[in-house]
Amino acid sequence: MAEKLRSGAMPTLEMVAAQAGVSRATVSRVVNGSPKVSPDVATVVQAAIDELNYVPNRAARSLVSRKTQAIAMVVPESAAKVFDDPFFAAVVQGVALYLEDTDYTLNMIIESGAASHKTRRYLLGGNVDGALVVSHHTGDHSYSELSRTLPVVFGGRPLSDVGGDNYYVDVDNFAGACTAVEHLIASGRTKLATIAGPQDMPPGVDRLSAFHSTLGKHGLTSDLVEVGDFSPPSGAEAMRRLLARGEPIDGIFAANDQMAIGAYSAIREAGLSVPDDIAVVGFDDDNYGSTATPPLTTVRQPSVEMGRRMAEMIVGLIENRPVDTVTTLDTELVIRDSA
Amino acid sequence: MAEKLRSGAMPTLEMVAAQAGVSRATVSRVVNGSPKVSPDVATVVQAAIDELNYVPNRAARSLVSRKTQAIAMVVPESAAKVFDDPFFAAVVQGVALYLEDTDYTLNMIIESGAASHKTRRYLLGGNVDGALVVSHHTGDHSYSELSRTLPVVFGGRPLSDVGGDNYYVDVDNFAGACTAVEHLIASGRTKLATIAGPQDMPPGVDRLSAFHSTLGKHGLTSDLVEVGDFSPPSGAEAMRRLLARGEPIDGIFAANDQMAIGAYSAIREAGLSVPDDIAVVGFDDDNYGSTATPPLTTVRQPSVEMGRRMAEMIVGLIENRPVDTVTTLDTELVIRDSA
DNA sequence: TCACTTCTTGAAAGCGATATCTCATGACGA
DNA sequence: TCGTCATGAGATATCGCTTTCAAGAAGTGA
Repeated sequence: MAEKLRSGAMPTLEMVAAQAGVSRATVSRVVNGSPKVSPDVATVVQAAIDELNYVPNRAARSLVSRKTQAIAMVVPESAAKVFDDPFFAAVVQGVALYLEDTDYTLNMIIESGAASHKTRRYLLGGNVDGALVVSHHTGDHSYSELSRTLPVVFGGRPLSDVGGDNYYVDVDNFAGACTAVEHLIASGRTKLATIAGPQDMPPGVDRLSAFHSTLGKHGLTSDLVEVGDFSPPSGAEAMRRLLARGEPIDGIFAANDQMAIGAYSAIREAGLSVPDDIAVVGFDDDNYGSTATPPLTTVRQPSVEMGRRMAEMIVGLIENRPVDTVTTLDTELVIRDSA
Repeated sequence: MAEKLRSGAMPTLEMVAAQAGVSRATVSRVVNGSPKVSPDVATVVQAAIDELNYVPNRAARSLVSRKTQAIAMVVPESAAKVFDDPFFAAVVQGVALYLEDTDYTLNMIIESGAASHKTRRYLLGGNVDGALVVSHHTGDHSYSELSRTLPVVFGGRPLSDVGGDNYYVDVDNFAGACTAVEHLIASGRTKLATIAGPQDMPPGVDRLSAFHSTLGKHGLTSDLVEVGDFSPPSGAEAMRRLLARGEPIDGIFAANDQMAIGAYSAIREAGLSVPDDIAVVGFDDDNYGSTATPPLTTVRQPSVEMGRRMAEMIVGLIENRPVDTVTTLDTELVIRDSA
């Protein structure tokens, strides 16, 4: 009943046309800002639209235009579960903020299992005009193939970017890691070690190679490398292993903040202090680092900006505008008290 | 061109009907699981559907059924900006997880300014079947009125829940805060103070009154109350003011983790230690608290569950099932090292 | 065997927009 | 004054699907 009232209250093109004394077609033209409508008629129609508080019906429009004006954001459940990672939320925010100024709508879909059948059907079923796939630290891109059928933009470089035909936005992990290590060196640390990320994920690989590369640039070298899985506990363990090697260490570059925080505790366990004995630099600049004691010096990833760019990219793709295949964002060294 | 191929490749009811040698109507019935279709025909149709990989067109369906199968999640931009608050992300996760098992889609919309015209139009324009409004710590519910036109479920009790006609899911702030204070008292602390949240927000109010109430229950009393705005810096300042009063304090109940962390630094500044000199208990259990040193004892809010319940509620409302007006979730005391 | 439910299935009418096509209308050059 | 054109506006065909409505098939009791 209330149902009926609601829909009954919803004005249609037809009603506006009647109000304004013109045909549906004309109203449609006004609504879509067609140039071929005389100013005076347009005014009358606009008045009718305002008066009736008319809002075009999206479904009807989609049906004929074959555009849904919707963009899907696919988040692997794993990422969602480890929601402690603020990265994801920031990306969503960026996407949403960009889309706010467009006519697109953001459809969030949490993916259970790799590219489940249901999700694929949804994406391929013409429910959205394009898809955004975020998978932060992972290189999983089981959606690559979808891009042949639907515009897809990835957040983070696909690990196996075969053919280079994937559109994606990524941060410059290598350069960012370099500035981190440079900072450590510039502040006089020479006995550096690193807690690297998984070597099957692009960020893990790039940040580690940047560590070696930067060291080399300064005539230094180090085999003090331990790998973690980006979680705080793994950082702590890696740090313990590093310390257990018995070699002197005065600076640590952790591949992300969470592991850096883990390292903090291992360092304290060993009776050492940050940054007096060991300087620590992280990567990401999430709130794990900013609220730690001492506040962590880290490399900031422009997560919100990343979301914004992804949105910009997908919209460009959908609207057939020329779009760069890859966008790389710069990072920024945030100097706090740990190094 | 690719465009054309895509749509051309998209099978329609018509095509399935042809394949199966039946009418569109019959296929539609099968798709919608109508009971009035003979089993054998249903089988044939289903086979055709599978073969053609048919997926019903949502727009067309919406057009006639006047249902969008979409639910909007409205997030005030302020909340999004302070994305350091993991609460929001967790709620979204809960919502998405629940909706995953339904036919509904989640439309995220970030609200700039209070209930902008654009958002209202969107919500009222028949783009969604219902809306979810989250505003964590704020009591802002400029969307209350919408609920007369569209099913709306709030996350967090509206501050002015006039008429009690708003549907919402909330955590039991009062009870949660009570357990926090009880814990402080049980561990022998008697000179308690609290860093309260804004008194124009339900959680702020409830948590403070729980503080007084619990104290009273134990024959205690305290006028050591300072208000913060839920941010870490405000917590630090409140703590300084508390300390500046010169009265002895051996236990602090902070209305949220972020302020508790702020308090940590003020306590250290004063040369005191947590928990030896002053025990600290927070509220929320976000990662500010869990990664702090020492790890914060706090009251966990079931954020993901909250999202799940909100989703469940809105779907119930949309489908006209009986739904409780309010759902209150229990909190859980997480004891770590700060108290 | 006939009249009459009970099932199945097909035909057709929209849902609310967009877009193509057609038709006036008035301007303008010859 | 007449034909040629732009041009603005109306008619109308879809878009893909749901849903009466009606009709044919099948089953039932008399």
